[in-house]
Amino acid sequence: MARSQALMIEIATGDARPISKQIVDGIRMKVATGALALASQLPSVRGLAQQLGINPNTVAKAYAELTAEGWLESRQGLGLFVAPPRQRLSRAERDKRLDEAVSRFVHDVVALDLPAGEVLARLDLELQAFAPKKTA
Amino acid sequence: MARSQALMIEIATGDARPISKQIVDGIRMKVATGALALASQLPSVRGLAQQLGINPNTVAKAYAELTAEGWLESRQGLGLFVAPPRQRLSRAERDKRLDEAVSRFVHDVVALDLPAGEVLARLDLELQAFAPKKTA
Amino acid sequence: MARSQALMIEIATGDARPISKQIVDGIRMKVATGALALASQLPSVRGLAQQLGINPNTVAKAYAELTAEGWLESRQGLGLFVAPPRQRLSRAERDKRLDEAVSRFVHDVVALDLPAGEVLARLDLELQAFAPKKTA
Amino acid sequence: MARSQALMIEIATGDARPISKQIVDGIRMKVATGALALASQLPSVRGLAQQLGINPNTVAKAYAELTAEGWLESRQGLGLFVAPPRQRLSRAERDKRLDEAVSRFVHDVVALDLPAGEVLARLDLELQAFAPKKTA
DNA sequence: GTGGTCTAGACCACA
DNA sequence: GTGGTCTAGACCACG
Repeated sequence: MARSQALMIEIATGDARPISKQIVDGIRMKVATGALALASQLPSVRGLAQQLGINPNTVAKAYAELTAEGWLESRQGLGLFVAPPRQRLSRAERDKRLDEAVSRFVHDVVALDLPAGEVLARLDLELQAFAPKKTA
Repeated sequence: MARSQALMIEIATGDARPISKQIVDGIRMKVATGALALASQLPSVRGLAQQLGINPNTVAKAYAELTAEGWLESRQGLGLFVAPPRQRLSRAERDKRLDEAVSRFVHDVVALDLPAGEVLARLDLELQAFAPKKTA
Repeated sequence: MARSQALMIEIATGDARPISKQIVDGIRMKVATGALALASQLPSVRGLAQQLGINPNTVAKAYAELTAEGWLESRQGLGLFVAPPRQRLSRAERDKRLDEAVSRFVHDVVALDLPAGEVLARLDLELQAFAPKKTA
Repeated sequence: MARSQALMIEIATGDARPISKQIVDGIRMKVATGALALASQLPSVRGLAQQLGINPNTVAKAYAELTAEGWLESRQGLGLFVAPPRQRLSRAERDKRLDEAVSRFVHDVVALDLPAGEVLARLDLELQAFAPKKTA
């Protein structure tokens, strides 16, 4: 359980997100859904960079962000591991980020002139797909 | 007719969005909700720039984007006006953009570890605020 | 891969079109006809600006327009690339733009008092030059 | 035949063309198709400006352009009249303008990705509508 | 007066 | 290195 073999993360060249964000999102999702078990080890910076064919600096930056957010923790000389779940952000900080995400989403979507019902249904579907951790 | 006096748009320095995008979002929302009536004139590039304390080129860029998106139309030597609504984008393109917005939102929000119900309720509230256009 | 070496685009000082539009038209035509292959990289903003002897902002503006129109897509920190083809505009919007182009062309050309047959033959010739994309 | 009463020209506010070009196009079309007979008098600058609700300078500019192109001629102290048909432009000048119009049209229309046949059919239709003068 | 274009030079995030 | 944004100031066409 401690050694992760490949960490199936994929970099989509057609994706609008910067590569580092794709890594952050991918790993965070795996941790949140339990696909990456608690205390399992992550691939080394150089290893993941080579596997994905990208610059090691980009991987390092992603790891640093995940560590700062509390999803990962480093153990001296051993590497990076999935951190135990805890309240990573204050309520105020989470509200602020939620506000930003909601505001951005609404602004992006209002330009499309789609019925609100359709948008909500679409979102509901996607959000449900990432809840399993709580029930497991 | 329908001279807009001040166009209450505010630039938030703490906002992560670039200034020009804040203007685009603000005006697009006003047009979409009907707060800016069809055929009403917008403040001049130089006027709005002065009012907001920013460079006229920044306002011009925002206006150009809104014109390209079909929300505004320019009349040479006269100014910019709210254009009649039309469905500019194909269904496929709107679906693509909705997918991107949803994906981004989910990725941003899953990091907050909030209950899906709360997130959906929050979004529902915001989206409903932009329905009045249809009935007006 | 598919690094474009020089991108033979030329700026005609005697051309009535603004410089940025000349660039947009030139690149769009190359993409539409397949002269610029899918996923090939474009010259850098600074590089093309130097090559053409113009300001980098002018190139950036042209690139931004092509990106907004869906011909190009940017990958952060890497550069701009030819995007996969898609049908961005609704049928209604394309009809509207065709109407405008036709109307403008007729108004411009009627002033020349040329036989309609000659004009149509000339246009037919030019339009056929842009069919190869489909077969390639 | 000499006194023109109203000169049914309409300024469309939603038209992308500058007002002066709308006037030039409108009058030129009427002369080319014979709707405005040879030697008939045009409304005065002030009269037409008042009728259209626009700036007299705009009308004067349009009249000046039509006179320079040879469609109208002024008779000292009497006013402007439709000039007798003659070769208003050299062959080289006409070829140059035709090239520009064709180039612009092709560039505008290639962005729409419409079948060449449809575009040509559309153009043929519009061009035929303005040939009657020759046959009359 | 209006918007549109271009130049020049600065600063930022990302790789 | 890459593109993206902003400022500053100039010039143009149109009304």
